[in-house]
Amino acid sequence: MILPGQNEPLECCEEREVHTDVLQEVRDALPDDELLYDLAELFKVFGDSTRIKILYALFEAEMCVCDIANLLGLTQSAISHQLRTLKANKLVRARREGKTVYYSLADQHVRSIVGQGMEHVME
Amino acid sequence: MILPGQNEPLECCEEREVHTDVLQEVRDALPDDELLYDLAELFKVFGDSTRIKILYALFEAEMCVCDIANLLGLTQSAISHQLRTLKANKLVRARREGKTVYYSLADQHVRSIVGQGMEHVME
DNA sequence: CAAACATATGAGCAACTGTTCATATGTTCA
DNA sequence: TGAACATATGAACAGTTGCTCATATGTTTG
Repeated sequence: MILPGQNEPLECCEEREVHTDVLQEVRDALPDDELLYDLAELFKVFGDSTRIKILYALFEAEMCVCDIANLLGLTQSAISHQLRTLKANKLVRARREGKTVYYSLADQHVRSIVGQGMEHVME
Repeated sequence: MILPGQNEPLECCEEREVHTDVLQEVRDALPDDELLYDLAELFKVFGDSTRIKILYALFEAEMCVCDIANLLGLTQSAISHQLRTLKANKLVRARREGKTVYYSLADQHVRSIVGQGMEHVME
């Protein structure tokens, strides 16, 4: 039986013995569907220019909802909705101080993910 | 005039002198709108589970359209459309060999971006 | 407590997205 | 050249998303 190495081209679409075997190998290497789904969900959060702008703003300083709204020229409501999404995905955390709520980056992961993306875009 | 340091909370929503100044600072630090838009567009590409699965498959081996379709249980057409998107964003490149077209990762950037995301998801 | 303020939330709508279906393009081989 | 195959593309439709508007929640202060 022919067993191509890991990095050789797979045999293509007509039905053959080899074909399904190698497909199975790749299938086995794939992470669970659920995990891949979650990963896509995470990137979806970065995939909106308003949210990206919010994150970049928070790279500079902790900010409250109203200031961010001011900064980006959007409604307080719009920003609050987006912050909710960011918070739900643990990219941002909130700290209440009296009436105002200050948002900041949840961790440095966010910076590095965005940074990697930016490198790719700026090439 | 009061000038808070870079990492102090900004003054909030009522109109004050300080307020607009600090907002302006953050505004100046933000990359151009166009660049942020492109960055969001890039992440949008990662933000779909089909495309993520395709990329993960290509982590293992160069593959043709039909095999990927087989692997993921989707139409050849669906996969071709998604590969188009991936290619347009330079995440993937194509190599024709007779009738079949083999797709592979465009560069290692892709791996590291996806990897960073995966780390965040798996926490 | 009531008024003022900052934020959060829900409904609704316009715009966008991923898939399928039908079909076109490109390649090989008899 | 024509048939068979692999891929690409366009149209259309269902599902999703981000914004706005109206309003609710939570906090401070008179």
